[in-house]
Amino acid sequence: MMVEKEDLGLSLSLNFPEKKTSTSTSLQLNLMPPSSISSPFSHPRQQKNSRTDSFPSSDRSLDACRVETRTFLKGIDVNRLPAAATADADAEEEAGVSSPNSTLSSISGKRSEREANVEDHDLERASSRGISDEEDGDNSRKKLRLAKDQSAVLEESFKEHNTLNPKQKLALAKRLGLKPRQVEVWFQNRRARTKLKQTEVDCDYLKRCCEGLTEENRRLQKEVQELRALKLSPQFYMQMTPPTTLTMCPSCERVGAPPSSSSTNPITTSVDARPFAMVQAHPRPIPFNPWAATPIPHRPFDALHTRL
DNA sequence: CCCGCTTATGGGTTTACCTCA
DNA sequence: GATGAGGTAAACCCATAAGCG
Repeated sequence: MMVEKEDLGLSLSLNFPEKKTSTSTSLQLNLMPPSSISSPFSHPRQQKNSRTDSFPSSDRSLDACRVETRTFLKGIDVNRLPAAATADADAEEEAGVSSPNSTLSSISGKRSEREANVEDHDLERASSRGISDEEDGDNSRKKLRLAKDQSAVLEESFKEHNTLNPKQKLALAKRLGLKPRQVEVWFQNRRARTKLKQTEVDCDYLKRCCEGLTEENRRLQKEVQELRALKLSPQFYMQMTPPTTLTMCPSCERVGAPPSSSSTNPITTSVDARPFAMVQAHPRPIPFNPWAATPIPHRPFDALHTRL
């Protein structure tokens, strides 16, 4: 299964996240590869004010991280880990910007940065809300197609950081001859596209999970049926070697003793032990596991994880 | 004409900061 | 001076409109 995951381009960890995120405890899967847990990307909003912050643990960062960890979409490495290069780039770009840490106090630092940005923002808003030089009051929404090289540059920039601070935005806009607002919009749409594609991939993967689990469930139910039938003929049962697939209980994760041992029958580790009156003399009783009796596996993803 | 992709817009939400009681 | 409430601005996401090939 791990191979398939790799093929999918997902290194999905199906462990239940230990983070306190309320949403992650329900159906939420931890679809992030281990490497992305320490993704240098922080949530955009947090980047806004402190791009050099250590990684936030906010719930919302999950989305961002998920989006950012996808390096396989359409062969576009949109989320290449910026690593040192990006950090350097950031540092370089931030050098000229008032940094929260470089000013007298954190408050004044943020404020000064913000005020500096306000000018940019006013400028960009004024210049990008349809009041372009070319349009001259014409309210018609001109749709322009970005040139290939423009798209390429934006794409490159997106690889490094999928959000832009105002300085970066301005610089990029200047470099490409676009309005800052256009750059901003492009990044927004780009993030949306990435997210959409990721959703599709996630969906595909979950579908496969579901199919696998359905199959697994069917197989196990069949086994249970067979075992229950065997229960009715004990003498028959005594001569039989236990099914190898039932040597481990996915719930308690105990592995049964090897089949050679006559006193410890692994069947009881995963199948409802109640029907097996004859094995009640088990030297080490194993807790009753309701999992096997339910149509839906108790820990589907763990089971899948160990199996596939 | 329809379709899919891209660009653009507007509304809602979140966050940080400011002012004031 | 500290604190909480309310206001504001900025950035984001999302849904959707519209242009274009």
